[in-house]
Amino acid sequence: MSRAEVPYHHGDLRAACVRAARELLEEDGSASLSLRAVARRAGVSATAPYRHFAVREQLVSAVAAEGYRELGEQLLAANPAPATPQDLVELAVAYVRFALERPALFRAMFAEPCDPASEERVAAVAAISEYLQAIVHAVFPDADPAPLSTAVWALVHGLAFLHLDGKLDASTPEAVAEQVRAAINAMLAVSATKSPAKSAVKSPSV
Amino acid sequence: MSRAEVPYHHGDLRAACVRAARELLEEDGSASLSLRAVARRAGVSATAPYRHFAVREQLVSAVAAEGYRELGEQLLAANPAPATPQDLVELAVAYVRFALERPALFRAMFAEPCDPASEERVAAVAAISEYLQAIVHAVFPDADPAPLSTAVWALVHGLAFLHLDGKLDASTPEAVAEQVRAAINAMLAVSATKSPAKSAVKSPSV
DNA sequence: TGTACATCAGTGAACGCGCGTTCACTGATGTAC
DNA sequence: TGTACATCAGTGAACGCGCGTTCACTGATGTAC
Repeated sequence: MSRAEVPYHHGDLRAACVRAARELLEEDGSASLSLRAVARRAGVSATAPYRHFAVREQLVSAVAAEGYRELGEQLLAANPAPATPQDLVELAVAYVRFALERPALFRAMFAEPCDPASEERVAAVAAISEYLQAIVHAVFPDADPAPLSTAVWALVHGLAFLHLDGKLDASTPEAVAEQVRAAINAMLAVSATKSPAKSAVKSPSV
Repeated sequence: MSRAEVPYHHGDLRAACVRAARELLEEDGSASLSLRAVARRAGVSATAPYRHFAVREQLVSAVAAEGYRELGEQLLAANPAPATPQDLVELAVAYVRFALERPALFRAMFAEPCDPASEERVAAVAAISEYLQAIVHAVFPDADPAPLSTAVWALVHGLAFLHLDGKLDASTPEAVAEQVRAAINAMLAVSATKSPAKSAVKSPSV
């Protein structure tokens, strides 16, 4: 392909579609994937992707799978051998940062309907989920790893989405990181003061 | 309006639109709101809603605001005066149940782009957020309420979304409730065993 | 090495769809006198 | 109480859009002989 003219056969259109989809998601944080836009971006006719994805959701699944893998890499890069609660806090910061830096990808990974039969996606989710469990086990070796890692994932994931969805101040990355640290530390400190008390709670109605 | 013929003037089309929108969301858990579908459902021409909502997002905001209010009511009904960590756990179960019973409404409340200027919506979010803070303060009076209630909200919210998005087993309401209880209890138990240890963590790559 | 042919990965026109939104309109309502 | 008129909340036709998907096709590639 050295002559760089547009060849009739693309070579690896599947990968090119996934790449194009990721680029689109990164450029427009609120975009939702469309096969046509992806084809356009990949420089190919609107129907060409159908050779590689029978249905829109398969593309979404492939993109999501790549997102999970990348999230795993980012966590690994942030700390390859987390051992203390503070290491965990910093991994949480990395997780939330990932979400806020690639909001549309993150939403595609979690909120988009995707092909439940996509082995690639299922495997990627399983991998990230096992990785989180291993981390939690390394940091809290005496706890039951399954429910605790569910809780840790939920906590971090919730922080990510509440920031993403504008329920918490996400004006600067530093503000976000500080809030994540403060929240998790507050959670970790809680059992120490586990003394319930009775006091009135005001009704939520406006 | 006793003659029950379709009158030219609807009476309260605004409220009817919001109601129609909620019904649509409840019937199709994966639906995203469209003004046209709402108008159809309300038995009114496609453009009638424009008398009451200048733009699609205003409808979404109105629906979201109602959702927040209703979520608050559900929590209040589940336990009007939570005082112990176990009360908190049951409120978490109620929160997650709310999300799973009305997935589309819950997504509209959090994930949909909505009118940031909607006073109604902003007020409803503030109310629920203050209510959560009051609960957390009642249960953990010695903790700093702001970061802790952020953490609690995130934990519960994360559990809701991970179930909603198929990352945790949501096959039955009981399974969900059990997982929520187990996760939160594991989190609450953690500080007791806060002894970090070093051990290898396997890489997440598949 | 050369040719015939099957296979594969593209193209481009076309389909039907639902959407948000605009526009000029019309029917109902309420108010001033 | 009756009439004139402004205001308001609807209608319905129309716009342009992007979408997913189908179809019959064509150009390039690889393989068998």
